[in-house]
Amino acid sequence: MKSAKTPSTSEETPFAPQESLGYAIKRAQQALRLHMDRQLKDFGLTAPQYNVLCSLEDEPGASNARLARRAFVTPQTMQSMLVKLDRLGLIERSPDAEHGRIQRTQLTEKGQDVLSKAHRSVLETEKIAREAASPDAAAMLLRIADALS
Amino acid sequence: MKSAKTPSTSEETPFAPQESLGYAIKRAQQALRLHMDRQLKDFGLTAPQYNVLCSLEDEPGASNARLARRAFVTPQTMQSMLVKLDRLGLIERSPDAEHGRIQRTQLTEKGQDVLSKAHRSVLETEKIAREAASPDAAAMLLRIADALS
DNA sequence: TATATTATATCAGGCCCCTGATATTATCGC
DNA sequence: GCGATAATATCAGGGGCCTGATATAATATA
Repeated sequence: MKSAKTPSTSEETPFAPQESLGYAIKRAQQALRLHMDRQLKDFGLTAPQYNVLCSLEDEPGASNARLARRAFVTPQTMQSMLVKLDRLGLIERSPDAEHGRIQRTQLTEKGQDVLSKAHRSVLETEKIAREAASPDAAAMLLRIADALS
Repeated sequence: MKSAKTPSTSEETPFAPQESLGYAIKRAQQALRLHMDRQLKDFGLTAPQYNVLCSLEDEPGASNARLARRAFVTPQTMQSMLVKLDRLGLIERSPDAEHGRIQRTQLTEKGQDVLSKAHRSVLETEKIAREAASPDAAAMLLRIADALS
């Protein structure tokens, strides 16, 4: 609760975001995204696009809804990303044979190629982050995410 | 670094973002923002807007460039937020008396009022996050941000 | 069978973040 | 004083995230 923090006058700094945990999380995420974007720039990929391609590598033929759940974003968000990746020629989408509504998504040759090259660059970002983090950092962050959900 | 994870075939999961530290950071940040947005919804504020108002409370008369640096975003990003907050009547902007180019920004009465009410709600989010975090979490996250900058 | 519910895909619009570009003003070096 | 540099503000456009709304297909239920 952080009471009585150098109360020079009685009403200063009711809440200082600059010192909060939320602020630190935001800073870390922003630095991570920017670093990852720099690593991926040569491949013409953004960090979220890279993550979608990873999901498709792990689960070929996944639907829009499935990919959205995996990435913890809305189907609408994933939809726009898939349209973009389709236009870039990295994925291809085709209606499911049995279920009339589902659009199956797969990596193209080009998508697989780009992704395999991107993996190495992204590992660099992960390595730097891990060296600055405590061993239980990832688990703790997922605990925070869970508590706030 | 996580070698040999049930290698059914020799080339599976070259890099699994779902298990990475980067993924955990992203998850935590997203959960935090969504929770904060829910807490702020009644006041018609978003989390980034709330943070800008906090900066202005701490530093009345700050310029666009100054606010951008404080929030670690580009001046263009801050510009669009200030335009929005101005239209909402929460801030007011006026040219500096001496420096012809600088636009000084201040909270309006309404802005101060909304902000003071919002503080309490946001503390709830911070409290939940802190209870799920380790004591050195914030410091460690800023270390990660620094390493990736 | 007919209806209601659920799941999927997708359009529209808004906010936040970025890069790139431009115009204006301050300041520094000559 | 004058030109280069830097700082500030701002326009334009794209990406990723959201909510709200709509259409269609699959499934559960009365």
